[in-house]
Amino acid sequence: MPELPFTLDQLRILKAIAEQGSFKKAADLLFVTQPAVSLQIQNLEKQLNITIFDRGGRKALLTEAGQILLEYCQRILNQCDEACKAVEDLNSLKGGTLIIGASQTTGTYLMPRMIGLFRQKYPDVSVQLQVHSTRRTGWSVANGQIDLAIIGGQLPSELENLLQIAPYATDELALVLPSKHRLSKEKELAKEDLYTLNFVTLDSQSTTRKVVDELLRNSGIEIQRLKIEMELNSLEAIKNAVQSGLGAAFLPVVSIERELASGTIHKPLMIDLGVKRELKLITNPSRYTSKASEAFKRDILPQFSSFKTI
Amino acid sequence: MPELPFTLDQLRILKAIAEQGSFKKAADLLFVTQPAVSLQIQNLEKQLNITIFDRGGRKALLTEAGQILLEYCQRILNQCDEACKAVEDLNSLKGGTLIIGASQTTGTYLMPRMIGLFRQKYPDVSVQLQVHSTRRTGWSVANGQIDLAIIGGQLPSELENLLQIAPYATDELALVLPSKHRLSKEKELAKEDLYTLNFVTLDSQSTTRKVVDELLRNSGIEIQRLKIEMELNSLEAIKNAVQSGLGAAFLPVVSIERELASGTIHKPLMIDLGVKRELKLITNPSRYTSKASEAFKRDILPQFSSFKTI
DNA sequence: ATTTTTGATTAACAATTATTTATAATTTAT
DNA sequence: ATAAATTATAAATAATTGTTAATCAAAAAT
Repeated sequence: MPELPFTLDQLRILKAIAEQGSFKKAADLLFVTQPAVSLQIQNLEKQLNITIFDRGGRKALLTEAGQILLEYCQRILNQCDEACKAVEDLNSLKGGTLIIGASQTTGTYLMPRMIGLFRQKYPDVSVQLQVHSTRRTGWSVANGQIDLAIIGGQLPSELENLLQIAPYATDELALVLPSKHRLSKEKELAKEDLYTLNFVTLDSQSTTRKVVDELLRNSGIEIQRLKIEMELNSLEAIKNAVQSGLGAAFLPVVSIERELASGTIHKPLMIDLGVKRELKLITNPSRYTSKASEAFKRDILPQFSSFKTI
Repeated sequence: MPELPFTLDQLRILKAIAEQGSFKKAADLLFVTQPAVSLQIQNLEKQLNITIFDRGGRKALLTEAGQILLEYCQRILNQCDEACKAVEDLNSLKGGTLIIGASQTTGTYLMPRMIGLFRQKYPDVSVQLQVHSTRRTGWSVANGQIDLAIIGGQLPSELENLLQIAPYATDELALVLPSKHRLSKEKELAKEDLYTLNFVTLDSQSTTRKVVDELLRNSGIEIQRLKIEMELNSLEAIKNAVQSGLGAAFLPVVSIERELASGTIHKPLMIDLGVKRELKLITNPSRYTSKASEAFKRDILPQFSSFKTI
């Protein structure tokens, strides 16, 4: 290896001698014997072809070359200390960045609360939330651009082997009605009742809509028999439409928590309807897991998986 | 020794891998085997308790911690390179400072020419000239505040053992006359002629004057018989007085070179007058000799000692 | 002035650490 | 699937570094 003309230990010794004014005291400070100090300085002087200290007098004094070297030495050692601190901060979660991926719905309604909790616990870790399609999110995790993600959809099969996919929570898609809808008075609805309703749905292009349709089909609902009153392009718009009495909708429970609590939207009981999908936590097992990512999985995810929503 | 969490070699390896994107290529670049690189990075990761590279993929990619560390790493290695360069410059006399001591006369008339020559040869070495009494100059050399000095006077005896004192040149104190003085026509003067002259001398307080008197006494001149016309406080003032025809004077030859050449001052031959003193080069043998100081002694002093003046 | 003490160097030895060689495990490319 | 390439691991060797002990030099104290 094309050798460097000095080592950090040598610089540390140099600094100690300069501060203490003596080889002996420097040795004591560094908990080594005094010959070790002498030897290292001799090596340093040999390697750099300079004299660093004028010894002999009662004090070890720096030569001009020594003074010049000391200045660099101090800068270098300071940088080293800073580097250590930065790494320690990273380890103790006093720094660093956590990048989380999510789908539209989780990203809008669930992740903000999780991230809020996380940042409350680790205020020095900055968090980025990237809301993308399941597909793109999956690739981002594979590439390491995202530390972890929660997805609902199906990943491309190539990714299924590459990624660690863990069931995380159950996403319930709830039928909701305007509060003053005639059926809101009923104690429980049956599947057949659905066909009497007018629906407000997501844009038929959207992937989420496709997932919703798929889930409904799997629950034994003939979607072509459902009457679509309106197609909108955001959950918020749909919520507003429902609240205005324009029709019924299937919405993730998390997205309407506030409205259910305040009674502006009604969620009737439907015993025989299990419109659910598994939400999965995906991570990349072949990649380094940051401390922040570990902390998120350990401290934040469990609290929300008990929700069993979205 | 309270250990540092990393070595410069480890940082160098880290940087090489980051640049090359591969452990293997980094190993080739550094002329070591690949396991050496692997092990060093493993040690580094262990010591800092972080993962630095995501390996396994086609490329060794930096983790977040790795990126942070790399930044410090680059700064540190840059400082190291700079330190090396600074030291090399010092060795090759492309930097550094030379501090020279001198007495009033040498400092005024001789050293400026020497220093001019030195700086012509080593333009990047800055030179300081400190003009002080012999006594103070001697102590400065002893302390290492001055690299070398040329003195004419006698050093305090305590210093004579401490310092290296080498005869350097002979200082001739010449009798000079106004060019149109009656005695300027004579081919050669005798001691007795001196008592017919009016002298312009240095202030009787000054140490230099005392040295001059001492030298004259040693040459067998009865100074109390010399007529003192005027006492001035600088050699330049005396020179001007002589040129103006106000009287004769004893002056160091170097201080009147220009005037002798242009004929505005006359220096008569005096066979039996040997008003000389040894100029000595003093250095501190127990102290480190800088490259600049070596170069000055080697390259500059010899040229001027042939002058046999001052 | 001589002794005592303190600090620095030198040399031999012990211990640690790094490097190499050889090999295995993975991964990418053909 | 096989070949080529990259990284990891293990054992042996080489190199470095620190320690102790002995020596030397200088300063302080008697």
